[in-house]
Amino acid sequence: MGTMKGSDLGSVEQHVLLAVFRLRGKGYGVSIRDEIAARAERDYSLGSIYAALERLEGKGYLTSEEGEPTAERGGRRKLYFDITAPGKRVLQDALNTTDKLREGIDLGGVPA
Amino acid sequence: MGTMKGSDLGSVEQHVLLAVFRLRGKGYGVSIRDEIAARAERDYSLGSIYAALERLEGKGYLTSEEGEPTAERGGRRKLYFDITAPGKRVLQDALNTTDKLREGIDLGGVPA
DNA sequence: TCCAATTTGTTCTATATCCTTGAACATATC
DNA sequence: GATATGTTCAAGGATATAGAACAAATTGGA
Repeated sequence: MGTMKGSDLGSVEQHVLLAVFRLRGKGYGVSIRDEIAARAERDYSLGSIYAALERLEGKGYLTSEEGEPTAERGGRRKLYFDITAPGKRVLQDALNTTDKLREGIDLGGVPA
Repeated sequence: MGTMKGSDLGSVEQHVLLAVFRLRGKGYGVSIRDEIAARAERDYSLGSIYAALERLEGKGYLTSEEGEPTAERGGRRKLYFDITAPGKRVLQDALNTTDKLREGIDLGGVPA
């Protein structure tokens, strides 16, 4: 992107931020993937999720923290993510941009 | 993207589709850029706009048609774009995916 | 006890697509 | 030719993708 405006989010990034926000501290790679799948029927591979998480943390929009091992069977520790104040701001902005462009239009579409 | 699901839109693509829809046949490179800037205060370079238009037309989400020269001063002919039925569908889908993830959440934010 | 099998989760690799700017080019009027 | 308007090109960086590789935790049987 050469020199991006500096405060833009890709569509996966928006979805990941929304899921992290929703999960309020309980979000980690797998649960984020599942949350998006359950709510929006959109299936991302884990590779996509983790890549986005890494970028978002790098930009300061997320923080991460290792969890304790659970007594559930086996498996590696989870890496929990949380959204930061700048993260909320940039997400709000991105959603708002689209909202403004949608204002007052009707795409048609069959009523459910 | 390797093998993408096949029906996904980048964030610029969503904005461009929305602007084209709004302009109802009167949308061309420059007016699309201006529409987005005016409505959403989001400034895209023309290169970004044209690149997205080209991709979207390639996927069958847009059609284009050359306009007649206007008697306005000078300048090249405009290339008018219109959204197709599949374009509307995929746009609807993309917006819907985000909507579902937003459902019921409050990002805070200072009231205007 | 210990270690192989199993489970759960993250990281890495390679590649494709998307996005970006600025310059170049084209075409129309004056 | 000068100027105005609009589109196309070129090159590179950012984002997205799938799947394999790797890591770490629990369980159960020899």
